Amino acid sequence: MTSTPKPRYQQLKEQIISRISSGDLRPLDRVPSEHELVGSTGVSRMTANRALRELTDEGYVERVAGVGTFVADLKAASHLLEVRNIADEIQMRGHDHRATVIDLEVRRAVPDIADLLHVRPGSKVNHVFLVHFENDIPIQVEDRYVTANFAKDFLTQDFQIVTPSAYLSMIAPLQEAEHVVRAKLPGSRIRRLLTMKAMEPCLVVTRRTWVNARPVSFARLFHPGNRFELAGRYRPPGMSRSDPQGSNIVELRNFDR
Amino acid sequence: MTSTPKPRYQQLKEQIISRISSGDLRPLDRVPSEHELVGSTGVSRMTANRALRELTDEGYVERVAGVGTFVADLKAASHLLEVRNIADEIQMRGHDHRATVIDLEVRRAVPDIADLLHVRPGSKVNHVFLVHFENDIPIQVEDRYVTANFAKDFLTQDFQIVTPSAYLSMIAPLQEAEHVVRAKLPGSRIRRLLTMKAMEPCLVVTRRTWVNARPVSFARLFHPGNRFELAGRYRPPGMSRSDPQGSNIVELRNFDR
DNA sequence: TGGAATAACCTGTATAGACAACCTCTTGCG
DNA sequence: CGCAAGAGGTTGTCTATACAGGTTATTCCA
Repeated sequence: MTSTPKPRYQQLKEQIISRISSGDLRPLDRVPSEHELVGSTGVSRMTANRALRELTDEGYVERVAGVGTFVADLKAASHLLEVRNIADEIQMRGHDHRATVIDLEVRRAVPDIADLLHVRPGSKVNHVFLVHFENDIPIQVEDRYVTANFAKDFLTQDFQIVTPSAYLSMIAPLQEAEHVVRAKLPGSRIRRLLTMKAMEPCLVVTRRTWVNARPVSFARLFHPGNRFELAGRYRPPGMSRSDPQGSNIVELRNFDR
Repeated sequence: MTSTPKPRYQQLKEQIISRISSGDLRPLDRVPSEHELVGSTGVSRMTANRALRELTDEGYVERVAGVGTFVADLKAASHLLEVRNIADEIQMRGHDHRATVIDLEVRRAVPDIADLLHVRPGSKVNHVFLVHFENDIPIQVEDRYVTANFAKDFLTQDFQIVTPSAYLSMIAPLQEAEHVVRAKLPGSRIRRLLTMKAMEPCLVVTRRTWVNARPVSFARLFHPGNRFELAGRYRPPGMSRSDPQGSNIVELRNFDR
């Protein structure tokens, strides 16, 4: 009962997107050229061009004139609303990142967590609890749950080296994300781990990520409120031709002092 | 010394964008049709189509097959990273919004404010200080500065009815925005205005908005941390053809309790 | 051997023409 | 008068073709 069939450029786009999210095409892999798409699918080159151009605008692929089209690097796809990986943020500031894993184990999901991850209460989920340091100063406590069937080798990872966020991005591209930011007084354990003074509030970021329309991870990130802020810029697209929408970033930054 | 001239579809886009931001074309106004653009600028219809289509993707215009192209309503353009107008948020929840203006006057800009608004220290700026209520419960304290030359009739506005944010959107479409979110213990004045308990943290949103590449307004928005959260969703574009990027919203919401 | 010309691809842009679907207003028929 | 048919304008898509400009590898000449 499809009234009108989807346009061909759209079919082409979805076909390529599905090859990317299935892992058939991996980051930096070559995507069929316009000419190859003309040959393999029978569309005209303008139609293939439109499909690839829109995929470029949407951040799925990158194109280089004279060279070809390539699946975008995941780093570039960790975009827009995605709060960046804390280790990357710190390195970008030229500082040292270090992490201490306090807990790494399989747990039975309590009802709240089970609900958030769409699993049955009491089923097994991976859990990691760690502290991130910037130049040896604690700046983030990460309390994360990951569905068991998504990350089978979770417990053998060394999260002191590769952050959980980076690890998750490696095994599959994250496709959806939800964030909630709150201001909250920390409990005594969090406060001690972040070496905060009494009565100092935390900026708490709760993040849930999806792969293939299923939630795979839920994390609570605690930051000392006197040193951290969440900053976002927005510039409308279309004015400059370069910088398609790249400057709309939300970053968690350390304002020191 | 322009090496290669800008592509014609891009020139067309910028020409239309400038007509929108100059106020020549107002929201819901009709934009020249593809055929008219062919006649007036000499490009082919495909080129005009590309310009208008990209302006649609970027939220500047809306197109209806068989009818025409129209400048997008500001509400739709208040987008993505833009935290929505608090009055709209409250109405969307089906609650009553009310505001009490505590201060409305011209001030001399102290150095910090002058720097943020790119004006000389000591020059005149408009200032408004008010409390927003949701069903008679105070939920936001707004402390806002607006450059004097941007809003000349600022002091005669009734901000109990039209919020400062809505007023600013009316006299000119905002073109750039910057947000910073912090967790902070409120001072005693803010705490009393929001009827918060002692030692309850605030979620503080600092927002700066630009028109024509100049900052025109700077606002500090205080929310009780025990009732408010900032929520964001992200879904990648390109999968469904509808919902181009409309579901990537950041909203300030009341989680009650 | 070194280096320049060349061929073979690739993307980026632009055009002209075509057909379909949609909307609105007018026209004309019953 | 009411309603159906039609005309004309508008967006949406698709094709075939063309030229410009960038990149890479090969070929060929000095």
